[in-house]
Amino acid sequence: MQTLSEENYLKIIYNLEIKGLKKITPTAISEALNNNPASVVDMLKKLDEKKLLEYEKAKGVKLTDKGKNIGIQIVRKHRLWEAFLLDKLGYGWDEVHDIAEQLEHVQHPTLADRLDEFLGFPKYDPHGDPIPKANGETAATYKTLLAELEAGKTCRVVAVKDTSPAFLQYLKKLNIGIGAKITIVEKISFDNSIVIIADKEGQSTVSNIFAENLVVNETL
Amino acid sequence: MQTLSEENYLKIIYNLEIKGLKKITPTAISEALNNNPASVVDMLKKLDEKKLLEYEKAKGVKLTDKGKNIGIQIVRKHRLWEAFLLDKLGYGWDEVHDIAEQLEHVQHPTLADRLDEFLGFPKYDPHGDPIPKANGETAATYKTLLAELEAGKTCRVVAVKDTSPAFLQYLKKLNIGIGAKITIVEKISFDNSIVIIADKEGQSTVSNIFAENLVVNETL
DNA sequence: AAATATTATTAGGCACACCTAACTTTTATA
DNA sequence: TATAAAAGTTAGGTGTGCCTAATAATATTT
Repeated sequence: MQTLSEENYLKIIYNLEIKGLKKITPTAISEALNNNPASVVDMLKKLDEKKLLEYEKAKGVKLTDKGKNIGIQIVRKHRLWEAFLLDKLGYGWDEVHDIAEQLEHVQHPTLADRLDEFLGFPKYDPHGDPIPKANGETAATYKTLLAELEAGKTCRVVAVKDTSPAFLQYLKKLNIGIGAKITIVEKISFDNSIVIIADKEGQSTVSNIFAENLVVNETL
Repeated sequence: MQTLSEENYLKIIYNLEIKGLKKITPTAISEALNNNPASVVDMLKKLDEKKLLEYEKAKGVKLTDKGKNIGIQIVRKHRLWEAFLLDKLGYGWDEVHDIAEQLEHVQHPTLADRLDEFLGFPKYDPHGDPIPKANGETAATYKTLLAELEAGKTCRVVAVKDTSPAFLQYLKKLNIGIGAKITIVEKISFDNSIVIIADKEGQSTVSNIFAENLVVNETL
């Protein structure tokens, strides 16, 4: 059994591994957890002893199978609860994260599975991230970013990379959500801004930073 | 803001007050929380300083309005989550308590109200206890116990006093749940055992301890 | 390569919530 | 009422997870 804190570390480290970070360092973890690198080192020692991860200065941090499984299950629970909050309780996609952050730690052998069933076995959470299956299988994350498409292309929003309220609220303001259709009108070479047309909204100009955080599927 | 532990103290003390304990002592609290009286005294001092309760050796513990409100809100969340687990996720009434014990501490300004709405504003939880309204109003708890009825009377189960899995599983075995109809066939004067007929089950004999923990409404 | 940043780690502390053991007060009983 | 039992309290200590400050090790520049 893990403490709440341990669970958070395993989840964050799992997320960093998924993100493709070649080397996971105490500093990277402390930034994700918003705490002090010294605290991270303390915890890494403890988790290493518990055989949930391996930590060597050279290679950085690597989850063991056991640690990774726990991380996946937390992510699974997080995303299922997010889906619940959006589908059943009517929360906006910018509101669900913080609540799910708490709900993900509720412990019970069958709770996640029952919730999964109740929700109709959703494949993706409200941010478009894949919900791991009970056995730990996780669908591949979509990879194309709005910033990578050329002018003239059309796509559908499938996920967001940044899930901060600031970004999500901005998206809400622009009437852009999962499934929204976006056409790229023009790319401004000066600063890589992009002029887009979103289905519900008219024409907008968004920054490169914005476009780097919107995950899309090109519509052929 | 309160810590998880503080919330648990306020909830337990509120429950003891509702139960009608004239004097709430550290020992009573420690028994309910399954911890050490010395720990309770530590916490009582802290909660007193925070103006969430008043503690004087003579009078025992008394929640302030602020403390009581927090207690009620935790109880509200607990019972709403129990209703959710039973109605929506299909858990048995002996299973919901432990999960709700965790869910009740999830913090969000509108979560309880949204859950309440989603569940159709239930008045009672799966154990028959009243769910406090958002404003703190709480319906009176049913008071008649099976043990108090005379032979020949018929009643309906409205709640359980003891919510331990042991008791709830026993009830399940006897096919007795909220709403079950029970007729008292005979009262054994030797040890106050009661011979009953429950609607789904045939005749059973139950102990006085059992009968003291089943809350009923007499059917006239 | 030397100097300078950056990053990692250790040491020492703190708050929280618990514990045991000793002591004091209250309550019950002989 | 004196004595024994129970309950309440204090003192001192523990583990968890965090912190700051100091030091050590790595990277990055110049």
